[in-house]
Amino acid sequence: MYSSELIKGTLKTIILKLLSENDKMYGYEITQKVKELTDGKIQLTEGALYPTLHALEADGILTTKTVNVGNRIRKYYTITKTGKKMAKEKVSEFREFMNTMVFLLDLKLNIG
Amino acid sequence: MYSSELIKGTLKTIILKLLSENDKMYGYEITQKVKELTDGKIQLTEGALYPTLHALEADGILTTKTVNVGNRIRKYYTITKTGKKMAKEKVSEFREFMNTMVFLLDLKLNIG
DNA sequence: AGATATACATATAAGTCTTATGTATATTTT
DNA sequence: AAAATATACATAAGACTTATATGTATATCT
Repeated sequence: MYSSELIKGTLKTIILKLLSENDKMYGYEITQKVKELTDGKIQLTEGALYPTLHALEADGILTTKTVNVGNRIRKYYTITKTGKKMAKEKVSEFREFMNTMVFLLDLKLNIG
Repeated sequence: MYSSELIKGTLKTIILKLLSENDKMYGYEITQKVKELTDGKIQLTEGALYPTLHALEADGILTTKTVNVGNRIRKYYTITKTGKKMAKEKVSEFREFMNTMVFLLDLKLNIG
């Protein structure tokens, strides 16, 4: 698990990227997917996730659809057209930021 | 200039890395060096820089030496042995974090 | 003379995230 | 059968970090 200060600021980018690649996802699913894809190194907390999802919905970046699964509620989030554009911008900005940091910190990454 | 939320959490890492490579630096010098090295894409604000430098000093990560240059004060910061160790850890953690994010966001970076 | 650069610093507010708490059902383990 | 864990939503209070604004003062450039 990475220190929280490192992950700060990447939450929106991660959410938007995931929802760009999946038609619809619900909150809990997002936390599990991120945990799985990062081998548990990034674990989103509910206290951070839900307010962010709500804010993105309020801004028209995401839309929701509530479904009953058994007796439980599940709230699916889908990214809008505007949201997809935003996702691309966010990911792109992060890529440039990393290039800058790689240079600044003189890093050698294990990627091709 | 990158959005502030992106840069959040990298301030300490940047400061420690710079001071690991330079015997001594003063606050203003750090802001200028970062601005220069990143082509103005990362500009440290004083409101963030000085409190952080003071905190690092209080924690024994940095030591200071105040010098008079003409009629002006200049406060040099030097990294301690403990600080150098911390710098290595921070940079290393950031490297691993970036590898994780590259995978998670499916990025292609422009580095060899 | 005025603007910009150098050089320190702090205070208030804004923003984001953590921790803790709450509700409720489903499944697995003991 | 009871207890623990997983699923699934959500919010509130506090902590932490950073931005913005402000303050002081000298040096240099136009």
